Amino acid sequence: MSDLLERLRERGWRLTAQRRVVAEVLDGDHVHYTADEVHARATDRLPEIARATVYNTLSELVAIGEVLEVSTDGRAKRYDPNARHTHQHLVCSRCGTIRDVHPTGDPLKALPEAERYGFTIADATVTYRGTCPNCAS
Amino acid sequence: MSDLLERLRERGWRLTAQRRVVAEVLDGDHVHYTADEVHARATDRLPEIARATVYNTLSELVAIGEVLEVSTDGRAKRYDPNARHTHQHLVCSRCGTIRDVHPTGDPLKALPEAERYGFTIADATVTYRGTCPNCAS
DNA sequence: ATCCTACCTTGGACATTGTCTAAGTCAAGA
DNA sequence: TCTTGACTTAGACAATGTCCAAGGTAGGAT
Repeated sequence: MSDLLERLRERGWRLTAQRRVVAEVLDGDHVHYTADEVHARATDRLPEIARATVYNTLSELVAIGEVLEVSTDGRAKRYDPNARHTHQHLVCSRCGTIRDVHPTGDPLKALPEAERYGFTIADATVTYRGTCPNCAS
Repeated sequence: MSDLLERLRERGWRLTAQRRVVAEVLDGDHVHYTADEVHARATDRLPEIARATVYNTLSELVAIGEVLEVSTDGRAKRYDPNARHTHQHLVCSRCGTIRDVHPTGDPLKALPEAERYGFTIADATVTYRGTCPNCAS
C-alpha cells in the first residue's frame, strides 16, 4: 500500500489528509476491517473524519482496484488491501476470523461451457468455511 | 420442497398457515428470493403475514438445512431452496441475476494442508461473477 | 505568494435490511 | 373441548450504508 498515494496522484486525485489516513489504516497483511472499524482507527489519527468520507474513500479504492470488498457473512462488508495478489478466504464460522489463502488450480476452469448460460465470466471467488484452532476448544 | 412440510412435522414443528405459505413461495428451481421478496409473495396468499414471521421461518429453514442462505453482494441475503444437491452460483455483476451451476472437481481438494492454518474446514462456496447475455447488450 | 474553483468533506437525515419484545393467537395432544 | 406452550403480530429498535446541501481546501493558474 505504501505507494498507493502516488498511484492516486497519478490518477489526478486530490490528496487529502482524510484519504491519506484511510490508506494508512488499510496498510498491512491479513487486514480485513469493516468500514466502521476503518472509521474507528482513522478517528484515532484524525479525530474529525466523517463516516461518509470513510465510506466514500473505501468505495473509490475498490473502484480503482486497490482494495477488495469481501462479504463473507451477509453482515458488514470488509475491506482487503491485498488486491495485488489473487487469493481466496478462509473464514471461521464461529468467531469470524478471516485468513487469506491460496488454493491450487483455477476455479474458472472447473466451470464447463454448458454451465455458463452465455455469461461472460470475469472471476471466481472461493470462500472456505470452518472452525479455527481457537474456536475448536 | 413438496415434502418439506412432512419433514417439519416429523421434527415436531407446529404446522401453521404462515410456515406453509413461506414453504410454498420457496418451491421451485433457480429460486433466489430475498427475505422481502418472500414476504411480498407470501402476502399475496396470506395478506396479514408479518415480516418477522417470514424472517423467523427462513432462519428455521436454514438452521435445519432445508434452505441455503446466499449472500452474493453484501446486500440482502437470498434464500435458495435447492439445498439437497450441492451447487455453486453464477451472478451477473450488472443485474444481479443468479443461476445455479455445477463446477467439476472439489474446491476443498484445492486447498493444501499448509494453507489451512489448523482450521477444520467444513465446506467451500464458489461464486462466479460475470455479465449475463441480457446485460451484454 | 495569492487566488480560484472544482472537488472533497462534513453532519445529519434518510434508506435498507435485520432483530427483538410484549401481548395476543392457535395447533395439536390430553 | 380444553389447555398450554409454541407461534405470530406490530412496531420499536439496531446495524449498515447512502445521499445531500453547505462549507472547506488542494493544487493549478496568475
